[in-house]
This record gives sequence, C-alpha cells and structure tokens, in this order.
Amino acid sequence: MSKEITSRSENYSQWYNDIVIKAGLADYSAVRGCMVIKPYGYAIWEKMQRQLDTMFKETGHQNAYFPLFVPKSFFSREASHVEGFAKECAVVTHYRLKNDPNGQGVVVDNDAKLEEELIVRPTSETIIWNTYKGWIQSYRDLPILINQWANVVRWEMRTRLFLRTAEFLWQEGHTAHATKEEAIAEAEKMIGVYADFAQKWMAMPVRVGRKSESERFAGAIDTYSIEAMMQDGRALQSGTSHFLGQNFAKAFDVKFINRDSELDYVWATSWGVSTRLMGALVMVHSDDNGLVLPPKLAPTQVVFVPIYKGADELEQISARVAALREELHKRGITTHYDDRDNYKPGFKFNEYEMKGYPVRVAIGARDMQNGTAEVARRDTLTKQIVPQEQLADTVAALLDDIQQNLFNRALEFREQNTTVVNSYDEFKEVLNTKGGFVLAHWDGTAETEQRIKEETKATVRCIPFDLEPEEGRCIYSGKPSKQRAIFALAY
RNA sequence: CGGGGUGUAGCGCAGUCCGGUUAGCGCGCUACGUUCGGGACGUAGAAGUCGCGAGUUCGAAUCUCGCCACCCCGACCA
Repeated sequence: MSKEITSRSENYSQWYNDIVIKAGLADYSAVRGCMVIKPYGYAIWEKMQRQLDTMFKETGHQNAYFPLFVPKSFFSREASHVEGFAKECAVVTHYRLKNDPNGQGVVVDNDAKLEEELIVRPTSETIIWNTYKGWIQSYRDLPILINQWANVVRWEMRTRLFLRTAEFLWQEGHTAHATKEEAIAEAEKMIGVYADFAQKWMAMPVRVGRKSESERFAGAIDTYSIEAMMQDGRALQSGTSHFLGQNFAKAFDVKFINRDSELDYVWATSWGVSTRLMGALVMVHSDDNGLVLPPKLAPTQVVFVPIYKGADELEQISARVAALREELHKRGITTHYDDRDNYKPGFKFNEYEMKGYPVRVAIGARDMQNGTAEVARRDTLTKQIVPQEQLADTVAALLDDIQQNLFNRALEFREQNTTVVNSYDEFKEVLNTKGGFVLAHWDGTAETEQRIKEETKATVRCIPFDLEPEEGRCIYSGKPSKQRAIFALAY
C-alpha cells in the first residue's frame, strides 16, 4: 500500500480521507454510512473524552446512562423536535429472526412485530425528560446536572468519515433547573467549556456565538455554538449548547413546586460534542505529509528511532534510549521506541509523520559518539541536534511550543481568512475568491438568510458573542442591523 | 433522493470496446541473505468463487438481462 496522500490544494476532501485512513484513525465499514474507529483513532478520542469528562465534573456534572431505544410515542411529544429529526431515524419494528423456510439464511419473523416501534435515539432529550418527570417534584430536587456518553444514530443521506456518520459517539449533557436565568447561565457556561477545550487542548481557535433561528436545534429556544475554520476556509460547527426553555418539560409534563409554593414547569438545557471533533482535529492542523496532532491529545508524544549497523550498535543505542525515555516518563511525557528491524529509518520517519507524532528523536552511531540526539518536530518539520543530557528539557519545552504554535498558526489562518464586508457584491466576491468567514450585517430574518443561502450557499454560522454591537444595514435587504453575523460555507 | 463513476489477490490498478493458452502488474505478505543518518535490495514463495444470479456460446473477467454494494458531485442534515 502506498503511503502517498493527495495534496490539500489538489482535492481537499480526498486529502482529508487519505489522512483519516492512512494515519490509521478510521475506515469505512461493512455498514453503509457507518465507520470503524481504529485503535489509534480511538486512543485520541479517549484522550479527548477524559479531558472533557474532567471538565464536566469540575462544573458539577455527573455521568449517567439512558436507553438506546426510544418508544415512538415519546418521540412525537415535542412538535418541532420530531420535525427536526423524523427524516433521519432508524426504526425497530421486530424483535426476532427465523430461518428462511424457502432457502438459506434468515428472515424477519413477522409474528414478532412490536406493538409500538422503537426509535434508535438520534439524541436523548425525549427519553431523558420522560425519566426526569419521575425524579422532580420540588425545587429542592433541582438542579439536575447529568451527562451521558453514548452512541446515537442519524440516518444521513450522505456521510463523511468523522464529520457525518450514520452512527457516532458523543456526550450529551441534559440539565434541569428551577429558573430560566439558571438554565441560560448553564447553557452559556457549557459552550464556554467547549471553547476552552477546543482552544487549550485541540489547539483549535473557535468563534463562540448564538445560532440563527433556522440553524437552531429542533426544540430549542436558543442554540449557542463554537465554530472552527478548516484549512479550506469552510466552517465546522464543533459543539453546541442549547437553552431549551420549558419546551421539553411541557411536552413530558415535568412540573415542580417552586420557592413560592407554586407549580411550574422545569427549565432545561442540553449540550453536546461528538467524534466530529476528530474530523476537526484532522482538518485544522494536518499537512501534505499527514496528520499533525497537538501534544496534549497525541496518544504518544515522542517516538525514538534507532539508526544502527549490526546488533552491537543496536544494543548500545537501545540501552541509551531506555535511560532517556525514563527521564521523559518522569516528566509525564509518553514515548515509544521503534526498534523494528525490518524497516529502515527513513521509512519510520515517514510513518510517524503520517501518524502525527509531535516529536521524533533519532539516535545513531554518530550521536552515540558525540553524546547527542536528533530531535525533529512535526509541526514545522524542522530538526535540531541536542546534547543527550539536555534532551528531557528540550523535548518538554518543545511539546509546549508545538501546542502553542499549532494554535497560533490556526488562529493566524483564521484571521487572514476572515473578512468584513459592507455590501452584497463584496460579500459574493469574497465568497467566490478567498472564502473563509465573512462578517456582514444581516437583518436577522430567516427569509434573508434563506435567500442568501440559495444564492451563495453561505449560511449564518453564528452571531459571535465577542463582537461589539454596531449599527449598520443588512447587506441583502438594506434594513437596519445592530450587529454583524459570521457567514461561511459549512460542512 | 437526482446525476456521474467503480466493483479483478490484503491495498492500488491493467485486461472488458473486438469472447480463445495456465488472468497479469505495482505495493504489501512469508523465508533466507545483504542492508540501515529520509520511503533498501536480491533470490525463492504463498495468496483470486474476476461483486452476485441467470442467459448466449464449443468456450465468458470480456457479450445480454436482472440484482447488489460502494465511491464522487448535488439536494438534505444538532
């Protein structure tokens, strides 16, 4: 199998697929639209999971688990919710197979038809709110701050590895509150947690903001999102947090006695990030040599490659490497020693570049004589010769530097590809030539957004929180506008 | 769901138009040897219901019909 990958500029989608498959993150499976996450890809997901879980616990949340199946009747209680998901649901109708009486194989046993069909959850609001009904009677039972790690199924027409698969892994937070203010604060807090995670751990800059009405979650009053820019200038919605108001409480009749002894409906939020973040990680940092991982999420941060002639040399180098690795482990740095004898160093160099290991250390006979090592960094593909006694210090500093550099690089790219425009002509011009995020005044109506989408394919990604209010006129309708929105082509 | 394309060894492909020895090539794999500072080389070897089913024919990877699967571009999509 060739390790060659398509170049980014030639075909961005192909480049992305090549990296995901050839770096060993995931592959297509026998099931249409579903993927197999391979051990290396899963190891990265586990690191993400662990950190996110820690952040959820730090903000007072607990984990729980709810069923995969949702009775059809539950699902139809909230009108806009069902409208949003109905077209992409997998439905269980039978519970038994039998041998085909006419030949080989099995067929569905028609005698085993379910009284009520079960929907494979596309998200868990309905089953969870049906459960919360039994848990909540008084304001003293609130808030409920729960997170679930789970898989969900959305029968998408067209899928892409990690970015949109029929089944995907995610976490979904579902909280219940006594007041509107508290629920809004929770939704805002959690989008902040996601932004922190994206920027500090994934080294991926994000814009945080509010979704437009038409991009809002089905059943939400307000949706907040983090939006990242991929290297082709397209936007990727990387995490969402929803203020659900009392919609689900009303649909599932979840009432409580408040402090004033009045009966009221509970206020809700939900928030989630998925394995789509893996796709974001690939698309934001990688290059034509393969995957580039931020040190904080790399399953292995440093790989050692020996360069030797004969068993004697290898033995000496191995002993030296063992000592050096020990020093790195004491600092919490993860390492791997690749002493496979059937591959030459050059092959290994390319392989670890493809897999995105942040730092590579090569040690050969020359280094053994000089007491040095060759240290290469993945982000810039540069090399330096370092005295072995300084290796641990150098590598520790280098890992921090790579983490920071990846963030800076992605931020600079985003800034360079963010354009402020003041007319529709300018808007179209920018989208057609340079792409990226376009900041433009918009009258806030769904009609205008729809027209712009039909004419340019660009959508409102979010109305960013950190943008100062500014009087202006909608680039499309000319109506007054108080703030700019981010428009972009999106995944 | 519309348009286009592809199914031949683990992976990537040629052969199909115009039917004809034992179905090839590259990578990978196995064994041995030589190599090893940026994708090594030699020798020997293993590995295929040519997507599935029917038909035409002395003879089908190749022609005909039907089916299935996947990929790409759209439409759709927290």
